[in-house]
Amino acid sequence: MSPAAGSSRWCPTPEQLMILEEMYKTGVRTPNASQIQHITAQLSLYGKIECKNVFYWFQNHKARDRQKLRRKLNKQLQLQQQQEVVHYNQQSHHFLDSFGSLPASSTQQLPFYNSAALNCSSGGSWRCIRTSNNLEGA
Amino acid sequence: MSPAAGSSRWCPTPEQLMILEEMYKTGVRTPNASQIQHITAQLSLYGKIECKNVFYWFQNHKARDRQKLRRKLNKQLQLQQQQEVVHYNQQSHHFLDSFGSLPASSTQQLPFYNSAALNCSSGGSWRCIRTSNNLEGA
DNA sequence: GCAAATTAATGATTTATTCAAG
DNA sequence: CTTGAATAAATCATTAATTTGC
Repeated sequence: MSPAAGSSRWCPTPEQLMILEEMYKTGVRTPNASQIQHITAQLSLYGKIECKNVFYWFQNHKARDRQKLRRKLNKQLQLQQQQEVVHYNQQSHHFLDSFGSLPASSTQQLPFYNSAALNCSSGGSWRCIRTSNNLEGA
Repeated sequence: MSPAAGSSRWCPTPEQLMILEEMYKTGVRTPNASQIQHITAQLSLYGKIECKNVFYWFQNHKARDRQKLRRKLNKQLQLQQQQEVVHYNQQSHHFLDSFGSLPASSTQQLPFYNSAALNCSSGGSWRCIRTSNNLEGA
């Protein structure tokens, strides 16, 4: 659409986006009509917006959230399987076991992420080919 | 730690920092294990570094970025709330209150909602009263 | 100018939350 | 309802900036 005549579809301002995400994070998923009206009123202080935009935003966000998670889970399952094959010639099985080599804080349980990745050092013999940070394969 | 024995924590070289920020600027946020390995390999050309350093750097950078934005937004919200007029005459008050009355998500949601709500425009005379989502207490 | 003292940044850990599978 | 996996939020801890008194 012609630039001077306003866009054909709603484009959230950063403030609007943050507020929406904040609401989403605190548990709002499918606001009812009344809630949508309140939210729209609040967001309208930061830019042009209509109730249907709010309604659709929550619909889409919820859906895409789930989608993203599903894909991520699949990816990581595949990755983990690959890596297990790659450097499994020694040590215990299950990559989560190899945690003993992180900074020895006595009461430490596995805190974060894939320890196989965290424990890789720059001196090590990494041989990763093909980066192509093309996530979202599946 | 003893002076000759190396520092207790990673300190990024200017080159490493530049590369990391460049990646962040182009959209890298939570690299997976494989990506972290690639990045670490690349950065190790400029100084000692481990995968966990890369992992932490993105975690922290992303979090503090959000934090900064959130603080800015809160200032604006507080300003807005000072000027806000309490409306109070009809229907539910805090939009979060009416959670109890949300349509049970068990089955199908109303697919296209209340047309009155969808058609409401931001030009209307809606007024929100304080939601007091204490975002980021400052 | 220069360190000791103080404050700001930021690396590293811990804790809480989230989603979905069982 | 419980639990596994991932990660965002909150927090701790150390290094860098800076302020300060000499």
